Amino acid sequence: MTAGEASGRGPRARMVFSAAQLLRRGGVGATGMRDVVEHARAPRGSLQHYFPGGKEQLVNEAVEWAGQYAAGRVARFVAGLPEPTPSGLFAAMVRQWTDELARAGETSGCPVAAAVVDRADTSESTRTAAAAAFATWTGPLAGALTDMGVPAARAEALATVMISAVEGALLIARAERDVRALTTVARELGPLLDGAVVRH
Amino acid sequence: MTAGEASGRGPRARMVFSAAQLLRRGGVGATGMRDVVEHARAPRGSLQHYFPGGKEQLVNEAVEWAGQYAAGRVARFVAGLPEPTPSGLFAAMVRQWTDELARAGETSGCPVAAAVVDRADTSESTRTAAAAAFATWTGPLAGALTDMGVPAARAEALATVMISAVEGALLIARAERDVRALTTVARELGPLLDGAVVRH
DNA sequence: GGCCGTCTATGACGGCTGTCATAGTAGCGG
DNA sequence: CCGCTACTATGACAGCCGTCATAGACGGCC
Repeated sequence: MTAGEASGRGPRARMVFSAAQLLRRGGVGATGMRDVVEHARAPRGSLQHYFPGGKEQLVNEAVEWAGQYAAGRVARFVAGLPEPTPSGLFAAMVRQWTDELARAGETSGCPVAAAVVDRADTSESTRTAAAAAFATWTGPLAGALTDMGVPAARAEALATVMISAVEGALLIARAERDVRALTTVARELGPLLDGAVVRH
Repeated sequence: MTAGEASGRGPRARMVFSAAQLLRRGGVGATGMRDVVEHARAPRGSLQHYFPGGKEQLVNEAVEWAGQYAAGRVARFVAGLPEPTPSGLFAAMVRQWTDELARAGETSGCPVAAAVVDRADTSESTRTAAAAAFATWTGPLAGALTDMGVPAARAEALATVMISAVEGALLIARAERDVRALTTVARELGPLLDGAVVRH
């Protein structure tokens, strides 16, 4: 989700990407349409052309993009694991945030969380988009767990636990400007996750 | 955190309470000063009198209030438990949210989370206030765990896990407008929490 | 009565917001 | 050259925001 992913794509995709990026910082309220255009280095006139639904549509697509991004990372994390264990996968998910937090001043959060906090009660479509984003994230995550030997019945529940813990710990970590909460949940939840694996 | 807690106190306290209430709905951006005044049924002129620091001060105090409120609930939850176990305490914390979600349309979130999402990168004082709120919540929670037999070394870590899980699951629950994520983390984390108790 | 500190009332100001109306350009098939 | 579509440019608009300036009310205390 760092810079560099924006180049090469068209203006439309860049705007969605930039919107997601800015949502992570100050939420929906602090993310102006003009800011998105400038961040994406896109023409302002393209806004009403590509997003006739206005800010709501842009936010929704940014949330959708974030969900797909998170889902895609799951497979990459599994591939990068020396041996595929649930605790290892969870640690990798957490490490993505601790690494970003370790880089100077970077304390951005999750765009989906921002959308929920700012718009869940206001925009039904945004609320739905956020729910869909969580679902597209949970799917591959639960799939990875079952591949590691977690019974299908528990895999989805544990995937929800993993996402909840990461999102919540990220909130605390941003407030404290410290990775403590993130590393804590990774350490404490590891045994629980690995304990769900059934040997065969 | 429901209605009724506002009456009897002075206008100043009512405004802080109302600010926290409104923060839960739409975050900082959607919470206007005029909205707070109206919700608190307080005179508008009192704003610049009681909160010369402006909106930032009001938000910070609302966050601080929320932290103290959450801390106070911990003791009440423990007192209401038939037998004091970590899983029982966690279930009680979760139930507060599921109950509220079950009531029609109520999908408000946590004011501290809202402050973090919207202001963590903007206002240093608000970020600090949020970190303090989490700390005043974690303290009594860890204390309750040690009283139940959890070693002091792990109690604080598990308290962080509990808060992270609740905050994250609440995010998902608001998006889905369903208690699923909340009940899931309560069920899955119960054994882990109780397993930390050492018999004597 | 005169003074003062505490609190309230109200209108105004500049700035920013999302959105829209309108016009313009580029490229391409005919 | 025309016409059409896709895209861009730009200025304006109404509305809301947080903040401030100014003035008034109320009550106690010398």
